[in-house]
Amino acid sequence: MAEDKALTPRSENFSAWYNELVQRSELAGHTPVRGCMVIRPHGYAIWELMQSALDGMFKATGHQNAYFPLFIPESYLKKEAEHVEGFAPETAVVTIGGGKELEERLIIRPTSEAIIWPIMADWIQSYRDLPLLINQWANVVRWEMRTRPFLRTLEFLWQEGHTAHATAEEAEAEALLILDIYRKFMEEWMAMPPVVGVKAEWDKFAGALRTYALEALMQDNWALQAGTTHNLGQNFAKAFDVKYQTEAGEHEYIWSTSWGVSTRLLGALVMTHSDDQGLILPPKLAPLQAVIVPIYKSDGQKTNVLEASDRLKSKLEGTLRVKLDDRDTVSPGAKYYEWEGKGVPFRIEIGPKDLEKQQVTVVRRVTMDGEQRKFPLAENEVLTRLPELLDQMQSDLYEATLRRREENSYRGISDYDEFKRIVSTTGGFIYTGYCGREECETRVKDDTKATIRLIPDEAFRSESVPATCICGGKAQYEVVWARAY
RNA sequence: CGGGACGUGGCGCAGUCCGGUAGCGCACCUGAAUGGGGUUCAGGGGGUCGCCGGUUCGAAUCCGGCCGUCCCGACCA
Repeated sequence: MAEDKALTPRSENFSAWYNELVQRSELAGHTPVRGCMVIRPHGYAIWELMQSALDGMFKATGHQNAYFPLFIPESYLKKEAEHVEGFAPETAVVTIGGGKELEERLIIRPTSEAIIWPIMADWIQSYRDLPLLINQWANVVRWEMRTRPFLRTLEFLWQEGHTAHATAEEAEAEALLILDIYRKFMEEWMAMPPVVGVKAEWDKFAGALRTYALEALMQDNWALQAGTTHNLGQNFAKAFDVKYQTEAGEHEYIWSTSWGVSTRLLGALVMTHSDDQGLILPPKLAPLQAVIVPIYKSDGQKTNVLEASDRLKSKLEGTLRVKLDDRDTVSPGAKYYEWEGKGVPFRIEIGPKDLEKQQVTVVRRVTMDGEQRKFPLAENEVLTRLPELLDQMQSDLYEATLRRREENSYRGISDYDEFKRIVSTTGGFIYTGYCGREECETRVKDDTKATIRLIPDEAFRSESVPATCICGGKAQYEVVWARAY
């Protein structure tokens, strides 16, 4: 990495810290067009690990991958009224093709419902064709005013699931199934436990019956919507005439869902775990889980040390993702900084002193609970201990993040002054009673910049909820507030 | 689109007020010594100073216009 100055401290200017970090750690790159996305190999390697984990979970639950067109005829997008209203302001439109003005303008997909359903309609004839469980890995374009690396870019990579079901109950179950898959992925792979729930009526996906969301708390105590699943009811089926014949021979509209997570998760990962030294990656999503740094002076030492390093690398390969950094042109100290900055969970040093004692020195990227950062390990012990250490670090990160989330969650808040104080000082998730009126949220938003993130699912609900809304009215249900990206 | 700032090697900047033919740090290349927490020294390559026009013997610098970017608002995964 080798940079000229230290990162802006995370506590001082979180945004600057984040922007510098994604550049320095070679996740993102500069782009000639404002707000477009460049994912460098290091960032993409993380994305690939995310992809393969998610893809495995989708396939294990019967989903199949497919691919649909990038261009959506404008008339298609207009078929679902709420959908077009929601997305039209942020679409990019192609008006010329092959040098000629097009008869019909083409929308570059902001999401694919409007192109997928006209196509999949032909795939569905009978109840025997259902459920149809399709997923697409693709890029989409949403022309946002303000952009931020990974969190909000004009173009982003994502997966979008689109499913068709015979009954309302099945569609609802699908939306909840995927919600659960997302939650598990975020908890078990990203070590980022989100709060899960349903979006307010006016905040749901354009065209959806119901939108479920997963909200994660970043280190600056702002919330980030990390994923959503939608029960689309029969809205899109009716707009695109997607029907099937029942066992009884009648024609019925299908019930559909859609759901997605994007490269925004890369940003979430950085904002959840990293520090002033650089990236911190949970071992399961670290492209390199350990790097071996040989240390030597004389040629004789070099031969022995490199031989031992190479032997160790061969031993570890196949069990974990390991690299031997045998560059002769970079000093060991420089290597430490470089790999730490890139978030490699463990560094293994092998030098003359280690060889004497038949050991290697293992250094963990982050220390927690006073655990020592650096410790020697007998050479033949590494193969069995290192996977354990990786698991330990994975769960330590999860525990620390969960603890941070709970320490920054405020439940049972009913006093508006206290609410404002929390928002403007510490920030975090604020649980309150809520009257259910949109105007109430709008007023709080204008006042404090905090918004309703979601109505929490049972598992996240408070034991007791204030009887009064934060606006003073009668509370109908509980909501979670936060300032959000 | 409103308010503010800025455009100078790959990156970060100085120089602009007061015109004189472009400089610093990092990165890059070469060589030597180094090597258990960003090595050191020496040498080297790379820029029509955002664009167009004007003033001038002479413009990164002054004047006019245009373009672009970033930050603060409105919009959002």
